Amino acid sequence: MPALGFQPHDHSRCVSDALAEAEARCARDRLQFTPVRRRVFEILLQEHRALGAYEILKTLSDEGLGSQPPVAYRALDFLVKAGLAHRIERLNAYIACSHLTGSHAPAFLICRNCKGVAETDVQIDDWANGPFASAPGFHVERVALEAEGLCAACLETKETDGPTA
Amino acid sequence: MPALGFQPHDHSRCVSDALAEAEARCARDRLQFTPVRRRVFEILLQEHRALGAYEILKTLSDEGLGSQPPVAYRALDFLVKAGLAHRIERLNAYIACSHLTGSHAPAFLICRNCKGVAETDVQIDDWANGPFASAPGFHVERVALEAEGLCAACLETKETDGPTA
DNA sequence: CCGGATTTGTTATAATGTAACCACACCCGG
DNA sequence: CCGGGTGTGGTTACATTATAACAAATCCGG
Repeated sequence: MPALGFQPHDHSRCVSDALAEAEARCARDRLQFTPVRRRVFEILLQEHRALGAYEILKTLSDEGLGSQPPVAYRALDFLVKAGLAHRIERLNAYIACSHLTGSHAPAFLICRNCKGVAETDVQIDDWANGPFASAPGFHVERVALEAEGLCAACLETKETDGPTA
Repeated sequence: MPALGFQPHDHSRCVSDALAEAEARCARDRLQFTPVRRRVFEILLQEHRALGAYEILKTLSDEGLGSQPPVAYRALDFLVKAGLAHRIERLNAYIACSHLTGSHAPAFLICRNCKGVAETDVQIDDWANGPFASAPGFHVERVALEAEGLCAACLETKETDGPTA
């Protein structure tokens, strides 16, 4: 499975950078970056793709860090709330945030063939004043923007296949 | 549960209109608008809110139209593919399309308090040139845009509560 | 009315997610 | 030191959502 951001990059570097940033951010915000939470974040970073809670749980279990679903879900909830990871609604899966610096408005590109996920931040003004302008009175707190399609690599190898086949 | 589009409207009218439009569309596209599919669509229209597959299945079961999950899921898949309904990823639920005329680019406003869902079409014709311009080569086929927050009514009655509690 | 394609019925099970309760560690004020 | 409050983790048990697989019925063009 290719995954990644559909682009080559220095992987070992982005893992260590993200860990350092997470440490710093949790220290600043008085959040406890406990072993379980740290390990879950590491797993997400290392795999660099969307992982189901039970996939993560399997790894935790193999390492003796917890064997029951709540352990994984609690750690994931923490990471999501802390802005360190995102939940991909379309896949019921989780992925490490790919740009910890700055604020949030994540958008995801999901390849339906290789299941790879790329995160690309959008400018909040783009949609806050656009799509939802016609809903006066509604107070938007969070937005999920997820596009499904084919990544460049899969387009080449499967371009004869239909979209929703 | 208020639900609806957070706005008053002529409900009996929108149900019958949508049914007629669905009939016409299926006839045109040579799709079989079978009793189960029609009934599921009716249920979605009548409730006018996001319904889980098992909620729908319960109604079908009460009416002797099928009692096992695949019956509901298949009908829902049909409706979604036909553009008659949408799946709300965030809620694992389904809702009738609220504007059958014209093409698609649905966006949803989900009230986290009353669970109401409003659909509001987005005008973006070419997603690749909008939020996803930074992902060259990716071929977008479908986009889910879901905003979570508080509707106007719930804002008034719960304005002291925090966002993610 | 034949024959392929589609739709439906059914069984069984997989995958995802939560409620509730207890134990532990830590901090902090008394 | 002690005792309560808070946050975290471990565990049991269960709820919810979804699909695979296969057989039977139905539809529809030719």
